[in-house]
Amino acid sequence: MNKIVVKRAINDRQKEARREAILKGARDLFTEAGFFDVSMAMIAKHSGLAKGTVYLYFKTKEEIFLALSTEELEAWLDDFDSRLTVLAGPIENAEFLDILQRSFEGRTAMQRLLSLLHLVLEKNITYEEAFCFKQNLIRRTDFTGKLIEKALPYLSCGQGISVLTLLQCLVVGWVQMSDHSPVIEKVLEHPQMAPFKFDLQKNLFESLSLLLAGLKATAE
Amino acid sequence: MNKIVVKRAINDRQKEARREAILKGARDLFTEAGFFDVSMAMIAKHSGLAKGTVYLYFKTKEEIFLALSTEELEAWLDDFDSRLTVLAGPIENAEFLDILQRSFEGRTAMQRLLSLLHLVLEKNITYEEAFCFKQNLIRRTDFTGKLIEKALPYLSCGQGISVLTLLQCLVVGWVQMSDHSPVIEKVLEHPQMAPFKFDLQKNLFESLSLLLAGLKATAE
Amino acid sequence: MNKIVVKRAINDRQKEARREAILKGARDLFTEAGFFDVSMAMIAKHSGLAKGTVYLYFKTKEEIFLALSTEELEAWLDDFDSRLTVLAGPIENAEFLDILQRSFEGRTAMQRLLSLLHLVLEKNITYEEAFCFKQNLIRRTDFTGKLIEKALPYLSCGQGISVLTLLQCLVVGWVQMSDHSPVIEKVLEHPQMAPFKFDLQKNLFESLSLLLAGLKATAE
Amino acid sequence: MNKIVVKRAINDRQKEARREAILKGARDLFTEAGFFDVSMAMIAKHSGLAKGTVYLYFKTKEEIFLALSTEELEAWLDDFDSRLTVLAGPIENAEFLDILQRSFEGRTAMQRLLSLLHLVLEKNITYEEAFCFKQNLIRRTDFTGKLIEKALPYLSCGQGISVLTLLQCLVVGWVQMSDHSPVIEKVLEHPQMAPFKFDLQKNLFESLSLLLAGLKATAE
DNA sequence: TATGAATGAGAGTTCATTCAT
DNA sequence: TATGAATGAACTCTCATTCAT
Repeated sequence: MNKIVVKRAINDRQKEARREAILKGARDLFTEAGFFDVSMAMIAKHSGLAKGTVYLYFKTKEEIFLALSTEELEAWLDDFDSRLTVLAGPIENAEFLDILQRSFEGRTAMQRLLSLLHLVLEKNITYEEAFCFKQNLIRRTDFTGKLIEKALPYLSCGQGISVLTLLQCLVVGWVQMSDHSPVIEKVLEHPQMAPFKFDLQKNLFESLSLLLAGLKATAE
Repeated sequence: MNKIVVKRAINDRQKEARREAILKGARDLFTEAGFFDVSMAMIAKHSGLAKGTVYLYFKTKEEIFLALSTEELEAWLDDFDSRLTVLAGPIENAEFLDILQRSFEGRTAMQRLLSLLHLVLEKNITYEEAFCFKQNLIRRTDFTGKLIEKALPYLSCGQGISVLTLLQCLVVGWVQMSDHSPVIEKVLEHPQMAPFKFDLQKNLFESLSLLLAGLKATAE
Repeated sequence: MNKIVVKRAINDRQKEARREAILKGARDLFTEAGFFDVSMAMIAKHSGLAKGTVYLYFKTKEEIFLALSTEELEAWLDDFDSRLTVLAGPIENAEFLDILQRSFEGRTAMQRLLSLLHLVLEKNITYEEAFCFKQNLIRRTDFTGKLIEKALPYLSCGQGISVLTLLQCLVVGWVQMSDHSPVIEKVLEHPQMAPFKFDLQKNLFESLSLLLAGLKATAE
Repeated sequence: MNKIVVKRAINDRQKEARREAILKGARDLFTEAGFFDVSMAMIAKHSGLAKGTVYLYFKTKEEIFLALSTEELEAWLDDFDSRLTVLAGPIENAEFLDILQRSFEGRTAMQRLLSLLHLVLEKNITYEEAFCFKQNLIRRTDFTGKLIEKALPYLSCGQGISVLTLLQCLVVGWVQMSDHSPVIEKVLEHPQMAPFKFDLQKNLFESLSLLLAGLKATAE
């Protein structure tokens, strides 16, 4: 459980801090336990707040999840963008993967959130919320897509965003395939279960490497 | 709602039939509505049985899901295996994809079940159930992996099963990314949302095509 | 808290009995505490059942209230009807009031429910429920109205139902004006508060007596 | 939403003005939506004040309701009294009803508050509040009762206040019976529901007319 | 074997009231 | 005096699972 810093969030900075505190609490829980196993009561307790207080900052559980996803995704995109922006010119697939991998380091929460995003977006969400979220995402990925196209010259126009979409698909797939409950973890200790013991980062980047190799081969 | 044939299932054949009736009812529902929105009451009603009766055949909702997934996966593997077995010799990627695509036709349930499998495996499942399920799966995929390696000669030993795993990852990712609730569907009607309108089969096989191209290119 | 008689209500008779048990529990509580201060949890506890069980028999709290009101109203109408039916011919106002008063004896619950009916009908009720309830009520009161017209010959056609409506109005008004919480009861102990100490039955029938006298005088 | 005039109410006049602002805001809301559907947050917003500020002037929601009822009742009684005071001598029932009806014009809020008064008095109210309210009411109605007795000479001593009580009863009853939520309104659109479509003013004064006719007939 | 009534913990959410600022 | 953030008990309702019949 987190300690609350101020008793009352009076000014906007403090309110933003409280909002962040709730998101932080939620991030820990979502990362550990997935969306469906986390209750508003848990989020409140984890933030050191009362249940009602959480509702002052977020209308629904889904809104928390979406805000968190937005935050995490944008932070990653910012990071990734800046890594691509500093490049002098085109790079090889290997270097691109290396840059991507470094931008993924320490972003477990983002990856888990992304992997659950589509299941959550199905639920208890208004048209406006969904629209805003998606529109915002499109704007951001559009820009990053362009940077990718500059970095990987064999990509044709519009394929940058396709690479991002493929990445998203692989994250969803691999996170879910490597995420294990204690029971499953125990099952996988058996040597014969080796083929099911996935290392998220390794598999993710290996398969992305193949995809890029495929894209390059196809382009030629 | 399905009709029940016999009042009481006395012998093993009748019991097996009842089991199948439940799975059939559950398949329709899981395919339409996903795991979390389907209740045991719905499954029971859809099978023409009482709730308690369902629990005579399956200890938990997860067990139903697992049994169903096993069934669907095996049916698909049977189909796919036989398509690969009849091959005279090695084939091109394109032909392989074509075979795969044909084996996927009409298997919506399998794809949706597979996409939720890992989320369900996290929950309410015993060590034994998980172990059996996984062990069974390993045995099956091992065999199919070998067939794939024969079909695609550029694959080295053990890469056949990797192809299957990659396929699984892509199915999980793309199914979830293309599945939309009515609200989201409405949002996606906007022209600007085009980049989020995914065609499951198209995307799935295009990305698999790239992966195979990548594998081939890497092998050479 | 009431004792439950059977563990499980299997056949329709037992189910009806359980339904009645819930209504009985609810009646006690509604009579004591009014609609808004009674929770589903209280109703369940008072019936010796679990919360969820109550929801097997009634979809909402309002449905309980409506079922109860229907039951109580019909029981009273049955009673009142039969008292009017046995009359040989027209009667005086005084006798009519006497008959009415006797039919009201021991029907505290009915009077309290009736007095809250309109406030409850405002809430959480579907068009169908409201329609059925009202339609049923119209049918019943129509019949009773006719009996009243026979008993009180100075009434013109259609005025029988008006008498019932006036009665309803007086019940709503007087019940609410005579119903007191402990605090108010204490206040009314002061001698100077005498004008606010209402005796429900006395006031109700005195004012109805005046109304009938007025109707008769107007008719002549 | 109302505009606030001064930032801080320092002297008593300003405080009284603030109190009035709250009551004004509350009146609109209670009249539109009834007691139970109005929240303190709504009252505060409607008065252009903060929630906490409202609590500086009124300890509970019930206290607001009571203060408002007092105000509205007194305003009406003032009006009604002055209409009776200017009379040269005794009048007929019809004229009395006419005077009453004119004093009721534009007093929707008073009628709705009165109709909910007894339900609210049951709740969350202290002995002192209840005592003051009732004592004040007795003093006022005593006077008005006397005026009524002068206007209607067939009334014996003490019956003036009875007429007021009967009026109160009818207001409670008819307001609640004519007040309908949108759903109920829809139900009542059916032609067969005509007997439940009440016109508040019409019914109220017709039944009061009967009561007075009854009183007169009884007196003779 | 089959039933489905019963359970009860737990979900998300609201709101009158308090109190730190 | 004024604020509005914070509270937390209370609400209605759901549903996987149990178990008396």
